[in-house]
Amino acid sequence: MNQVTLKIGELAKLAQVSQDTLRFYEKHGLLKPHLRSDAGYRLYSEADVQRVSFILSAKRVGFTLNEIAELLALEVTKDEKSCEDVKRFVDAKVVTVEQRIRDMRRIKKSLQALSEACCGGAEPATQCTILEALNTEGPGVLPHSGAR
Amino acid sequence: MNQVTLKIGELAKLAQVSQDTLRFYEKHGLLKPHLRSDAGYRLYSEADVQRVSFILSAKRVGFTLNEIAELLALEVTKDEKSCEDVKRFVDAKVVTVEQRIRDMRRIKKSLQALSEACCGGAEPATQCTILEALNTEGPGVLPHSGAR
DNA sequence: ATTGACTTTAGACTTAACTCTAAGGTTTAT
DNA sequence: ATAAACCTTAGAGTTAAGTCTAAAGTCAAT
Ligand SMILES: [Zn+2]
Ligand SMILES: [Zn+2]
Ligand SMILES: [Zn+2]
Ligand SMILES: [Zn+2]
Repeated sequence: MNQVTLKIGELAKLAQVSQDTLRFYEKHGLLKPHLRSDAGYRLYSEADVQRVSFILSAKRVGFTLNEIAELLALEVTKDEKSCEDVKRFVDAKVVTVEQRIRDMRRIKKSLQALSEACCGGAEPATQCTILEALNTEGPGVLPHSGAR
Repeated sequence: MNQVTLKIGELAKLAQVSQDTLRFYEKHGLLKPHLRSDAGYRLYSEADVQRVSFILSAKRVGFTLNEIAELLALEVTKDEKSCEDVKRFVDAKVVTVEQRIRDMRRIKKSLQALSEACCGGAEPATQCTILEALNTEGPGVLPHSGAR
């Protein structure tokens, strides 16, 4: 069992975020290095790397840091929460994610419709707009149930 | 052809956003009512409603207002841009969206794994954490190609 | 013709999520 | 043993995306 430990600069480079960002996440309870060196340097483990990966994926798809913290906090508060609480919370998040996947697919379809309608040539793109593509794609969904 | 026109309060209610938000979007070039009443009231058309719908969907899945503005600006700048430009830009966005859909699926799988591993009963949720669910789900993806 | 529910603008304020600066301690390489 | 390249903290500054306030004009109903 080789214990991987990364210093903050190494993790920052690996994860493509700034060192400040990692410290910021720590201050806000999202990511705590599993230990510190004698000199006080942060030392991150493999699990910490996983955690950063999760945070970044979740951020990319529109979760706020607070929402992500709630998800990750399940780990910390698990002894105070019942399985019932956890399951209810998580199932609700699954519904949110499914909604967002639908949003994505709608946008992807719009973009593809636009791309396909466009010849890609050198002339002015007089015909090529997102909204025209949207309009050929059925009615918009307003208000959007489950909106944040 | 009945011209739908909504005043700002009506659109705000329909779209579930504040009037301030709609004015904010206008100030930043994302949404302009197709006309104004004699008294200067904003009057929104059906196309404007579509546009709000698109903005909100795109926002929910993690696009910034600037990115959304770029997409919508295709409409305005279409005469200055070539089909080649438009197609290149849009195809790049499709790639981004596909990446995000993958992120979503990864998160959904994590959440579902957690939900399924959890009995949902009344006892303390000692076993139930996102990261355990993540760990059973293969290696994290770091660094994430195509990250913003 | 006045009340109440709308709308307008400009500008100040807030929150989230960084990002930077300063002043210093540590590690590694020459 | 000294420089370069790391790391630490605290705290200030920035950007995006709203949100709120004030002062005033408009519209519908009594
Ligand atoms: Zn074209
Ligand atoms: Zn063309
Ligand atoms: Zn459980
Ligand atoms: Zn249980």
